[in-house]
Order: sequence, then C-alpha cells, then structure tokens
Amino acid sequence: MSSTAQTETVTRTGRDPVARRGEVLDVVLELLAEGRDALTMSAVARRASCSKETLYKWFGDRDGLLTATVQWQASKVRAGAYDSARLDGLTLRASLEAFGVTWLKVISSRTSIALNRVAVAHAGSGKSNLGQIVLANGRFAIGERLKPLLDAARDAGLLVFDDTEATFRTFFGLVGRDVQIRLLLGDKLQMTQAQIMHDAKIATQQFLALYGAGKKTPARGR
Amino acid sequence: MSSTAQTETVTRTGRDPVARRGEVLDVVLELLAEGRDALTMSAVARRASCSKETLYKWFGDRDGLLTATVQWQASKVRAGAYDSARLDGLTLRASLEAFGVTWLKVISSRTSIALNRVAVAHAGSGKSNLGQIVLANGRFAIGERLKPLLDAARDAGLLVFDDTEATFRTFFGLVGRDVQIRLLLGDKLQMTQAQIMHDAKIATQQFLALYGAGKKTPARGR
DNA sequence: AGTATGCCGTAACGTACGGTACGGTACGCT
DNA sequence: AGCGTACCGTACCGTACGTTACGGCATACT
Repeated sequence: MSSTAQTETVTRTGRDPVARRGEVLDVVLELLAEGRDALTMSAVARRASCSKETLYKWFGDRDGLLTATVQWQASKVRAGAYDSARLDGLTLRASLEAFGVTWLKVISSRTSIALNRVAVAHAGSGKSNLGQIVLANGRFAIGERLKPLLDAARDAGLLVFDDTEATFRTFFGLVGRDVQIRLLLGDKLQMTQAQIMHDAKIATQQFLALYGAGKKTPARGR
Repeated sequence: MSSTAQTETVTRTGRDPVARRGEVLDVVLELLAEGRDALTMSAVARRASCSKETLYKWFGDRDGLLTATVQWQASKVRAGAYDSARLDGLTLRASLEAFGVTWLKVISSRTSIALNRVAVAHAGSGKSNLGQIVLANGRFAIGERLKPLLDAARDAGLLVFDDTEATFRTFFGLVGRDVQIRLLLGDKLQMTQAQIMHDAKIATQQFLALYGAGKKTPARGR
C-alpha cells in the first residue's frame, strides 16, 4: 500500500506493478473520455494490453474498477492549498478567481464530464456509492479547500457572513451557474481558457459585491 | 396525427387511445422514479398491462419511448407565464421568488432527477439527443420564460444589466447552486417546501442586490 | 354472422457484456 | 535446471435485455 518504491519489482513489461495499475486506470479514463461507446471490461483489457483476469484480480469487479478510477483521477487533481496568510483585498480576489478558474476547468474537462456521467448513471441504479465518491472528491473537496480562505478573509475583516457553508455554496453557484448540467447533458458549450477566466472574474466580482466588507468594485454583472 | 378527438374511438379497455398512450408514459415515469432497477421494456409492458409489441409499434424503440416520456413530462410542467404588466419592486421580487421556487421544486422532484439521470447517461453514449430535449424543456425553457420578466423589469427601471442571457444565468446559479448536481449524484439532500422557499428568497435577495436599480434590502447571505 | 383490426400475454431470438477458466510465457527464486 | 508466480490472450459461460414473432381475444365494420 504505502510502501515507498525502493525495490523495483520489474514485471514482464519492465514496469513496477503500482505504475502498471496507474496505466490501466489511465486507459479507463481515456476510454471514458472518448466515450464513443460504453465502457466495457473487454475494451479496457484490450487497450491496456492486460487480461480480464488481471482486471478482476486487481479491482474485484466493474464497480471496483470504476471506483478505483475515480479515486485515481481525484489523486491527480489535488491542488495545493492557497496560503491564507497576509490576506488583503487583492490577494483575496485573486485567490477566489483562481479557485473559480480551477473549478471551471475541472468541470469542463472531458474526463470530469465522463466520470460524472458514469457516477450519475450509477447513482440512479442504486448499487455502489460512486456518486458519493465523486461528490466527496469534487464538490465537497473544493468546499473544504475554499472555506479556510473564506474564514480567514472574514477574520481579516474582508468578508462579512454568518454561515461559511452557505457562503461557499453561493460562490459555487455564481461560478458554475448552468455550466455543469449543460455539459453533462451534452450541450456544446465552448469553455475556452479566456471564457473560463472571464467567468471566474465576473463571479468573483459578484461574490465580493454580496459578501465583501469594503466598497470595492460594484460588480455589475457584465 | 393532428385530428381533433371528436369520435371517441373506444378501445378494449374503454379508453381513448391517446389517453392510453399517456398512461403508458406515466408508467415509465413511475418506474423511472422508483429507480430500484434499470428501466426495461418488459417492466414497462408488465406494469402498463400492454404488450411489448404495442410499445414498439407506438414508440419505435427504447429511445423513442424515452424521448416520448421526456416530452410527455415536459408537457405536464408548463406553467403559465408571469404577467409582466404593472411591475414594481414588490411584484418583481415576488415573481423572481416564484420562479426560484418552481425551479427548485422541479429539479428536486424524483421524476426530474430520474429523467435527468437517464438523459445524462444517454448524452454519454452519444446516440440520440435525449440530453438536448431535457435541456430544451428544462434549463432553456425556464430561461425563455424568465427573460421577458427581466427585460420588462429593466424597461421599468427596476433592474440594470446589459446581457439578458448572462443575467439569467446568474440568477440560475444563485438559485440552483450545488443542488442539482448533488441530487443527481445521489446525495441525500432534503429539499423541503420550507427549505425551497427560503433558498428562493435568499437567491432573489442576492440577485436584486447585484442587479437591482433601487437600494432595497442589502441582501447579506442568509 | 363473418372478417379485419388492434392489442394483450408470452415465448423465442440474438447479442452484448460481466465474469470465469485455461493454456502459454516471461521472470524471480532456490 | 526446475519450480512458482504473475500475467497475457482467448475462449467460454450465463444472463439480462432489446427486439421480433405468434396465438388468442375483444371490438369495429359490413
């Protein structure tokens, strides 16, 4: 599990087994993102050049593979926490915008869309908790990462609010708006880098207009 | 096709065939909302007491049935347009809150969640345009219904904004926040009547704080 | 009454796919 | 060299489900 890779147990392909595992999961992400046809165990095995037997030995069943994939993807996305020290209006604004940009990039990425689609579909079928995992690593993870910033900003007298959770949810709504649901439903929505940065900027302006303590930019919505 | 139903062609069950069609589609909605197991043609036929042959004759194939179901549900949701005449700050606020309540009720209803789930799953598989239909009857339909109100409010000097679409999207985000994605992913989120009304009220306050012309309630979040 | 039509119930077909079994091969260990 | 382990490739099995086919019955039409 958490053994530091010192002895490189080289397998047939000349690779360390945990790396191999990662390769397989990357294949799943690939296949999912292409999404031309439903993800099938045989397709994964073929593309990853591994046997189905190995797939089942490693991940148990299809759900296990999916779960591992979601966690694998989540482990790649983790970004560093924003330093809440020496906060002023400008760094707060910049941090909020950065959060917005990060989040918009995530939800508009092909992998995230694909992963959310299978998780949503799965949540319908009741079995397994893929949806919960996606939520925990997406919506809730970013919430937990943003809240310290919000609290610090309140302590610094830059923001005024009671409920951190509710305040975060407002920011979340201002940033995401209808983007995620439209993308999930297959709407052709071009989220360019420029568009994302613009959206994050506007959302931050609006957020500060609602919760900012100072009388900065009035933030009329474009 | 478009013949006005005058001659009531009574079938075996003593029902008019178009009503029978509606019954079948209601069964689909039922099954979908229960969602214990995936929707299957056999299950629909059994529950609706009709033959699979009839299902295929009427709807072509499974996708056709799903499409018809989405449109059937959409046809039931259509609410009347809000009268934009004699607008003042109070009626505007009330109308916005009403919109918010309506929308939150829709997206938190079991049927909507189930329908969106199949549409999202379908959007992944590429085939058919279920996602587009859901979008057209959900997100976009409510947008087209709200925009006249926004424009009227701007004409009446109650709101200040440039881009009606962008303004609507902000309202959409303030109202929906993370609710829809959480519900789609299976999060247990209790959306009681009281909660919905409270959320709509707050969202409206915040929206007016951002776009309102007058200096009404400052709308501090929560 | 006799025939046609529409629909129900059920059986049957084909296929896709999750899951398992098995032979063959490369590598590590002794 | 001989053995065990891990894994690839492929064949195989069982089942679920979309789709089609068919027999039977009730109503509509002449």
